[in-house]
Amino acid sequence: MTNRELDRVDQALAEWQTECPELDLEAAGITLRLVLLGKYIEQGAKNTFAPYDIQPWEFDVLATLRRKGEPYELSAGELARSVVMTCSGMTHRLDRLQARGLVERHTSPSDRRQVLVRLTQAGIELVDSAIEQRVQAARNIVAPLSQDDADHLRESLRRLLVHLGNHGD
Amino acid sequence: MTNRELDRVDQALAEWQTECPELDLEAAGITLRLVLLGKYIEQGAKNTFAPYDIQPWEFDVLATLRRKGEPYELSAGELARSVVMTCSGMTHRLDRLQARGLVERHTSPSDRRQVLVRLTQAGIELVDSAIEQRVQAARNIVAPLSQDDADHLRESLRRLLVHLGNHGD
DNA sequence: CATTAATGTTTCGGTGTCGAAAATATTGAA
DNA sequence: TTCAATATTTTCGACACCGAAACATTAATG
Repeated sequence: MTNRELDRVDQALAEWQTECPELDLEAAGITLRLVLLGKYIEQGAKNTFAPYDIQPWEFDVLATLRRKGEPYELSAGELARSVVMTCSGMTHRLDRLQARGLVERHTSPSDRRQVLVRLTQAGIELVDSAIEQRVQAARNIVAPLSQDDADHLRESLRRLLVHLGNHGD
Repeated sequence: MTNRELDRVDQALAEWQTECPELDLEAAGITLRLVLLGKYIEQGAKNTFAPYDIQPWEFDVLATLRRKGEPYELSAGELARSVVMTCSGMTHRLDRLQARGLVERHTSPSDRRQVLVRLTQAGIELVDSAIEQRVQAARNIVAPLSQDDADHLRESLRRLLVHLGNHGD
């Protein structure tokens, strides 16, 4: 076996193990790392986007609209669900994006409760200029894994996500 | 091969692919899932701890002290680094934990700049009563994976964390 | 049709975090 | 010894998010 290097989670779990030897921490070793990696990746995104003068949360919204294709439009609620947050939170995000001229708000003609959010030209250009850095940052993070390990990892994560999406959400 | 079920990341990436066919999204498929899983797991923790009347952030601090063993004590700065946050954020957490009688603050006799944080009896009892649920929740999340897949996943996550810990952070 | 229920968005109050500056204590160097 | 540099925590002023209530619109029911 490869001589594995220990990370901070190994250290934490080893301490737990000496305090509470009866605990089974195998699964916890996975969930703790998932949470930690999520945090690090988001933190890294902040640095990645800094040169483009946008926050990760701004990119998330713009990118969600961008990938839908013409006319780059979605309702506020769909947008909120897409990025996994509440509608009220999305209202504030849209306020700020609108103030920066990156999106426009229109009330839907077919259902006047909905507000449709559309990317402006400036929004399209911003997200298109940042997306390449985004995927490059992802490649750097995954770099230490072999192609096989990366594929295996992706499949396991997908399975966890599917399971969580069905039994919890 | 197993007939894999698609998750929301697959859907998002498929949309990107049709809009920007030249993008290589293999790595992004991993980082996006890591961030998403991190969020879901933290959200789940909120529900897990609700019956014990504590927040995930409260548990994190108490558990960090608890696993150190007697005398369940650490400086505020060490505590902040352990849970990956700023000192100022930790100050506020400690204020609230102290108000609930779960920790005590003492200034260190050897270096009066440091404040040592110690678990109270109530704090010990609270964390000990919640930890079992915590690890059980982790087992539920990891349940859809075989033992082999879980081991493989854990090792890949460890490797990413080690790499990130050295080259970033 | 009215009236009630359901849906979509915003407002409001509260919580949790960060970053920079302040306050205090320690260490090092002249 | 004294003064400057460093280290630790706290204070202060943002910012971002959530949850519940309010508001506006649409759908369903009798």
